[in-house]
Amino acid sequence: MKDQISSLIRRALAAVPAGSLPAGSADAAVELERTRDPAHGDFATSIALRLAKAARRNPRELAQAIVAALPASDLVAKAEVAGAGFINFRLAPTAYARELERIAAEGARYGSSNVGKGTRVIVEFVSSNPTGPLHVGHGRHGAYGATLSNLLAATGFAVHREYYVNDAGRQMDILAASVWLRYLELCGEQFEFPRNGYRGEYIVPIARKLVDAEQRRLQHKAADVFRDLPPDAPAGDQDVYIDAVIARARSLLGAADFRQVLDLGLAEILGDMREDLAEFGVTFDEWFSERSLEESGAIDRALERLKASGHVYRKDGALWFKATDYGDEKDRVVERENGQRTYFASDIAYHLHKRERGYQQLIDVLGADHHGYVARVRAGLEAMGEPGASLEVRLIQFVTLFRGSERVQMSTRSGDFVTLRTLRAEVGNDAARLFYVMRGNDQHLDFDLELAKSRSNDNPVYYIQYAHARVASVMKQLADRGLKYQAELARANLLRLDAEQEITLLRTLSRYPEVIQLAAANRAPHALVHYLRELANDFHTYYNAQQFIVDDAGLRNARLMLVQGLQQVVRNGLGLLGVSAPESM
RNA sequence: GCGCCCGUAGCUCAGCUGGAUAGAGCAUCGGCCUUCUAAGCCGAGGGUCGCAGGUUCGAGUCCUGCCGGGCGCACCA
Repeated sequence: MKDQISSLIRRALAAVPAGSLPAGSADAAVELERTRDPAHGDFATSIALRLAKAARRNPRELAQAIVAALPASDLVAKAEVAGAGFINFRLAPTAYARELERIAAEGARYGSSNVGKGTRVIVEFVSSNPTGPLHVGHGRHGAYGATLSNLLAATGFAVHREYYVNDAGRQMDILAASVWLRYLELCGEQFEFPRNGYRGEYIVPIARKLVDAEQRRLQHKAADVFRDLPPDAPAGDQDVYIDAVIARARSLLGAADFRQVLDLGLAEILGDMREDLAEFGVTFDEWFSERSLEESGAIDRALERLKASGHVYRKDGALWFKATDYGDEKDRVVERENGQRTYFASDIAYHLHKRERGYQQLIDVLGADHHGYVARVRAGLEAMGEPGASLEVRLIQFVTLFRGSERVQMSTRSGDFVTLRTLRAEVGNDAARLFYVMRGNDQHLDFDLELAKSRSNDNPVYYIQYAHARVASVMKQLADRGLKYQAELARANLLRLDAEQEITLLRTLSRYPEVIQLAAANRAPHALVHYLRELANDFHTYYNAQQFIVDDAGLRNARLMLVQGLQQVVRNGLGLLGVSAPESM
């Protein structure tokens, strides 16, 4: 609808007498906006104001010339100059009728578009270390990433959803050691558990599986395990200590068995996260292994490309990437003195690999505490000859849980943090999905558990879902009265939908495709939530003001077509958000 | 100290990439169920858009400087 008006303006610009407009202005993007005030019609453009200066003409006069050159269209009832030089468009009733028919015809596809033109985009999100269960912060990442991906797919992008699994490095070794130590405890060994190990309860069931699979085969005496180790904190350094524990575990178990323990822990935790996210409606096309980067030689390739670019040097025995050449604040080590690659090395190799897989656009959804990464990863991409602009990072601010006005304490230190699972169990998937994306991603989120659970009008989840269920109820009521919805009769009577509430609802409904495009382009799922709330409000107002099932068959069917159109749009919108659309509540 | 994000109604937040008189929800106050679900609707009050400059036809939105809050500045992941 908006596109059609825009093209009318473009044609008018082209038709305005030559010489009176600056060259190329007909090609300029026409900024067409929905009006805030209904008195200004449905759409408005400030194009005349923008072009006035270059054209050296009075804005109102220029606007008048553009209006005069507008081609005829049955969509527009009136186009007039207003204010300083705005052009306001009032839609013809048939424009809305046509949109309603479109909703009925397109159904679940209504709102989709092809503005992405099949551009290949990879969205990486959550990517939490596989060392423990997901907590409430990851939930926000999951909901945001999934919804953003849905929006991009709905607007014609070829989306690949990916989870980057950090299955290499020291944290994995700590996990393996932690599982093994819990296993030893189950075998009856007694000792002080390392401060820096993974102390969470979730390790114990994994250790139990190890017992089931191996019985006592991997058991060693606690005295042998801890003999001659440096002191743990607080007397010593907990990092030095845990590294010593890992080294001891490796030497006692041997490389193969240590790896087996590690892989068991990894598989269990990954399986748990995958299940947790799937239940939450968050799925991935690929779980990409960091380990595979090393194994496939991708890191070597990345380092070679860096070296070839000449932005690499050696200092203090380590290999440095000269990130400052690309605007980063300091240079970064890619290969340590001891020959090991840094996390940064695999990170840029990973992003290069994404480009090698053919993705034009790389979207990373990261925690706000990762903002330091952005400059250096982009620098790495550029040094390797890839466009820095292909990387786009969306930072997600933190979540604070509240129970009413009471703040819920979360701590990852002792492992007693609030998991995504417990949150979902308490408030339900629908409320969680919607609450997580209700705010802009760069806004701190106060998540009120009480509000999310409440079955009241304060709760936007129920408010929106209720609109959907209410329509289902109306249709059921219709059947109970022995009546049927007649589409032909409805279409013939659409122009009778001229009550104030009907016009408002039609107007809001017709905005849906624009909302989807805007939300996708701005990476702003919350715009969809706000829209659906407004749409539900328009419907509830209509419901209270008018009777749908009236004796006049023509009017009745037209109204039923309208409310079913609303139901369809609510269902489509909730679908993108990963929230269910119940038939009854 | 440097960098990124945030500051809009009592509270939680929108504000369509610079447009017309700054909007919602909650809370407060006042109304609406013999009628398709009251998990709903209608109405009222509530603002120095953190502060100070600047850019221009026009600034909550862009620039600069302050103030306040959050986060980050490893040969950790």
